Amino acid sequence: MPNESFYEQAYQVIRRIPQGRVMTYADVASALGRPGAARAVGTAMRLNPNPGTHTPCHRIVKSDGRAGHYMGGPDGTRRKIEFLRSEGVPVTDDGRVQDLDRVRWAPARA
DNA sequence: AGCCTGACTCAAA
DNA sequence: CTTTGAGCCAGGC
Repeated sequence: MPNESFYEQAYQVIRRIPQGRVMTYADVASALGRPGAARAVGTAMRLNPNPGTHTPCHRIVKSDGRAGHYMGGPDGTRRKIEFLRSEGVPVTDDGRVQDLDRVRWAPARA
Protein backbone atom coordinates (compact mmCIF):
# COMPACT_ATOMS: atom_id res chain seq x y z
CA MET A 1 0.00 0.00 0.00
CA PRO A 2 1.49 3.26 -1.07
CA ASN A 3 1.25 6.30 1.15
CA GLU A 4 1.83 4.57 4.43
CA SER A 5 2.52 6.59 7.49
CA PHE A 6 6.03 6.91 8.77
CA TYR A 7 5.07 4.70 11.69
CA GLU A 8 3.79 1.91 9.46
CA GLN A 9 6.97 2.05 7.42
CA ALA A 10 8.97 1.80 10.60
CA TYR A 11 7.06 -1.33 11.60
CA GLN A 12 7.74 -2.89 8.23
CA VAL A 13 11.44 -2.33 8.61
CA ILE A 14 11.76 -3.76 12.10
CA ARG A 15 9.73 -6.80 11.17
CA ARG A 16 12.60 -7.78 8.91
CA ILE A 17 15.21 -7.71 11.64
CA PRO A 18 16.42 -11.28 12.16
CA GLN A 19 16.37 -12.78 15.60
CA GLY A 20 19.60 -12.15 17.43
CA ARG A 21 20.22 -8.88 15.63
CA VAL A 22 19.24 -5.32 16.46
CA MET A 23 18.94 -1.88 14.91
CA THR A 24 19.18 1.51 16.55
CA TYR A 25 16.39 4.07 16.39
CA ALA A 26 18.63 6.14 14.16
CA ASP A 27 19.31 3.15 11.92
CA VAL A 28 15.62 2.69 11.31
CA ALA A 29 15.21 6.36 10.59
CA SER A 30 18.00 6.22 8.04
CA ALA A 31 16.57 3.09 6.47
CA LEU A 32 13.44 5.11 5.86
CA GLY A 33 15.38 7.94 4.34
CA ARG A 34 14.88 10.22 7.35
CA PRO A 35 18.30 10.25 9.04
CA GLY A 36 17.21 12.73 11.65
CA ALA A 37 13.97 11.08 12.65
CA ALA A 38 15.28 8.78 15.37
CA ARG A 39 12.99 10.37 17.89
CA ALA A 40 9.97 9.89 15.70
CA VAL A 41 10.94 6.25 15.35
CA GLY A 42 10.85 6.03 19.12
CA THR A 43 7.34 7.37 19.06
CA ALA A 44 6.36 4.77 16.51
CA MET A 45 7.73 2.00 18.71
CA ARG A 46 5.90 3.42 21.67
CA LEU A 47 2.64 3.18 19.75
CA ASN A 48 3.44 -0.29 18.46
CA PRO A 49 0.11 -2.11 18.41
CA ASN A 50 1.71 -5.53 18.41
CA PRO A 51 4.88 -5.91 20.46
CA GLY A 52 6.39 -9.35 20.53
CA THR A 53 7.25 -11.59 17.63
CA HIS A 54 5.07 -9.90 15.05
CA THR A 55 6.48 -6.41 15.41
CA PRO A 56 9.69 -6.95 17.40
CA CYS A 57 10.24 -3.49 18.75
CA HIS A 58 12.49 -4.99 21.41
CA ARG A 59 15.16 -5.27 18.72
CA ILE A 60 15.49 -1.51 18.57
CA VAL A 61 18.12 -0.08 20.89
CA LYS A 62 19.81 3.25 21.46
CA SER A 63 22.83 4.38 19.47
CA ASP A 64 25.09 4.13 22.50
CA GLY A 65 24.18 0.48 22.96
CA ARG A 66 21.85 0.89 25.91
CA ALA A 67 18.60 -1.01 25.69
CA GLY A 68 16.24 1.92 25.82
CA HIS A 69 12.59 1.71 26.86
CA TYR A 70 10.07 -1.00 26.21
CA MET A 71 6.36 -1.18 26.92
CA GLY A 72 5.94 1.49 29.50
CA GLY A 73 7.93 1.43 32.69
CA PRO A 74 11.34 0.26 33.88
CA ASP A 75 9.95 -3.23 34.26
CA GLY A 76 9.42 -3.18 30.54
CA THR A 77 13.06 -2.38 30.00
CA ARG A 78 14.00 -5.42 32.03
CA ARG A 79 11.76 -7.55 29.85
CA LYS A 80 13.37 -6.08 26.77
CA ILE A 81 16.80 -7.06 28.02
CA GLU A 82 15.71 -10.59 28.83
CA PHE A 83 14.00 -10.86 25.49
CA LEU A 84 17.15 -9.86 23.67
CA ARG A 85 19.27 -12.23 25.68
CA SER A 86 16.86 -15.07 24.95
CA GLU A 87 17.38 -14.35 21.29
CA GLY A 88 21.13 -14.50 21.66
CA VAL A 89 21.97 -10.82 21.87
CA PRO A 90 24.59 -10.31 24.58
CA VAL A 91 23.50 -7.63 27.03
CA THR A 92 25.55 -6.60 30.04
CA ASP A 93 23.98 -6.35 33.47
CA ASP A 94 23.91 -2.59 33.22
CA GLY A 95 21.73 -2.98 30.15
CA ARG A 96 24.18 -2.47 27.33
CA VAL A 97 24.43 -4.50 24.16
CA GLN A 98 27.95 -5.85 23.85
CA ASP A 99 29.69 -5.34 20.52
CA LEU A 100 26.77 -3.46 19.10
CA ASP A 101 28.45 -3.22 15.72
CA ARG A 102 28.55 -6.98 15.55
CA VAL A 103 24.86 -7.64 16.14
CA ARG A 104 23.73 -4.51 14.39
CA TRP A 105 21.67 -5.28 11.34
CA ALA A 106 20.83 -3.37 8.18
CA PRO A 107 18.08 -4.21 5.72
CA ALA A 108 19.14 -5.20 2.23
CA ARG A 109 19.07 -2.32 -0.17
CA ALA A 110 15.54 -1.62 -1.26
C1' DA B 1 -1.05 27.18 10.88
C1' DG B 2 1.18 26.68 15.62
C1' DC B 3 2.14 24.08 19.89
C1' DC B 4 3.31 19.95 22.43
C1' DT B 5 4.83 15.38 23.24
C1' DG B 6 8.57 11.84 23.65
C1' DA B 7 11.01 3.97 23.72
C1' DC B 8 16.33 9.70 20.46
C1' DT B 9 21.17 11.74 19.46
C1' DC B 10 25.21 14.21 19.69
C1' DA B 11 28.56 17.54 21.29
C1' DA B 12 30.29 19.79 25.20
C1' DA B 13 31.67 20.11 29.96
C1' DC C 1 33.10 7.78 32.90
C1' DT C 2 28.46 10.94 33.70
C1' DT C 3 25.41 14.85 33.04
C1' DT C 4 23.40 18.74 30.30
C1' DG C 5 21.43 21.18 26.78
C1' DA C 6 19.94 21.89 22.27
C1' DG C 7 18.45 19.86 18.00
C1' DC C 8 15.68 16.70 15.91
C1' DC C 9 11.06 14.67 13.69
C1' DA C 10 6.17 12.68 12.83
C1' DG C 11 1.75 12.93 14.59
C1' DG C 12 -2.11 14.44 17.28
C1' DC C 13 -4.76 18.62 18.89
